[in-house]
Amino acid sequence: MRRASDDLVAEIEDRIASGQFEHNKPLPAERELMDTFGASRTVVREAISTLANRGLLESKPRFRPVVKKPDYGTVLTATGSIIEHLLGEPGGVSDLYKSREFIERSLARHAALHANKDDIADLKAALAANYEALDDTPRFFRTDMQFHEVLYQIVRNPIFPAIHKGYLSWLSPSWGKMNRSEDHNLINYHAHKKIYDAILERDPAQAEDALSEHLAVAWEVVKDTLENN
Amino acid sequence: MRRASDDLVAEIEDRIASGQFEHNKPLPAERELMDTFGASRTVVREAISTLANRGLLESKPRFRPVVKKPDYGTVLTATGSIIEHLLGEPGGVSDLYKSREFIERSLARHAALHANKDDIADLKAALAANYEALDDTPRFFRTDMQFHEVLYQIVRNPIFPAIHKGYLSWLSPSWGKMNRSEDHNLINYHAHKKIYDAILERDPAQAEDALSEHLAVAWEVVKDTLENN
DNA sequence: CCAATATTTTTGGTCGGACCAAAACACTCG
DNA sequence: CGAGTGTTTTGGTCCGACCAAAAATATTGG
Repeated sequence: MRRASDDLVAEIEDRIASGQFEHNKPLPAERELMDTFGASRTVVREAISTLANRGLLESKPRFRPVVKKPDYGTVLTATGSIIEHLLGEPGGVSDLYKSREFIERSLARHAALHANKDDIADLKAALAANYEALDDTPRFFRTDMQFHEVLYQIVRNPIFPAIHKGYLSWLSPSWGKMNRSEDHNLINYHAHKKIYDAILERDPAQAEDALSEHLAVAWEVVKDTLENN
Repeated sequence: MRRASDDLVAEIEDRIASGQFEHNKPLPAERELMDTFGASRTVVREAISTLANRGLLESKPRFRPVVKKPDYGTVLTATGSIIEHLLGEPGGVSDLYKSREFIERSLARHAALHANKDDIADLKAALAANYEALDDTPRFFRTDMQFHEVLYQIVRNPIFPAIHKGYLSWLSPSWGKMNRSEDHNLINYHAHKKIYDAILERDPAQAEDALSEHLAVAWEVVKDTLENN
């Protein structure tokens, strides 16, 4: 059997895809939609709710829902709530962190083998930003993330930066609780430098090892924090 | 501002987490929920819809929604519809396929370095199943997938098998359209054997290369199929 | 006494109308 | 032209109703 709202969902999806409902512009009013689609307000609202949950609409209460053409970033916001559940389960954070370690290790290897001049320049700039922020922990945190992000960009596949954003939003709550200091910043800076050097020298094994150790050290800190909470 | 249904969503989530609403059992009737939570049916239904979209409830029309404790598999089903949109865009299938190639290459490397006796036995069994199915293309397709799945299991992180399931459900529609033959089966079987041999010999570079070539060859076929449709 | 079937009750899906408060809009007036 | 004010539109919520399908119950036949 089929729900009436499913049909509406499909039709609205089409209009979004075809551009009749423009990206970043508000959807027509509910009462207007029920008119143009010949549906009751119940089904219109249900359809809107579904599309919002799928990430095709961004709906703040009392405001017109805004049309969003999906990208890989949308995928993450849509899954966010589920992932948060999983992180609450025993081993949840560990599994996610380990998967990140696995991915980034491969990214480092890939970078050492395939990074071009621009990529190296980006890495260098990110590293310099790290150095600049050594004595400003919150700012260092941001530049830290940016260094890693460059690694995700080097593969030139929009999926990977999205994955990075996911790791950030899901794992940083755990990091937030852990104590950060200028000492840690320095350790991380040196770790980044080691990774950068290895990529510069086109040494994939070294790049992988350096990154692996970098994240392993960080994990110990995160783990301790988790256990004491 | 806050929606009334958001509160209900949170309360129902709690009851699912606490086990008051048991896993795989149907939710109480809507009219009962509005009673126990003191909410209107509108709000109750909206909450149910939201939870269903998040994957915490599995709702077939006209049936009581069934409670589902989320796992990494539910993440994928929740994102399915968005991904399908993205696959429709130019380069969508390619990006996803390339990401798979990237991941599996790393998995092969990892397997060569860390597979234990059981893992190797699993690979061997999967390979044997390939061989058995050489003259039965649909069956070969299934055993093909299973061989790859073993690679995703070797990392012992529940996230990876879930990723594999995702690739299967999103990419196999593309494969479905491509012509498969016993010749292809044989090529794939030999590719698998090469990967297996490399893992057996603990040669990560060889394993990575073998897998890379395997998927690259397959990609050519998929790409041609896409372009002619 | 049990299984297959007919019947009643419950329940999800949909509709229409209503009300409120907040947002969007129109319109002053300085 | 911009700030302040009044009006209309619109999203959120509630209510009551109806239908058809599912679930529960009663009934019947062996």
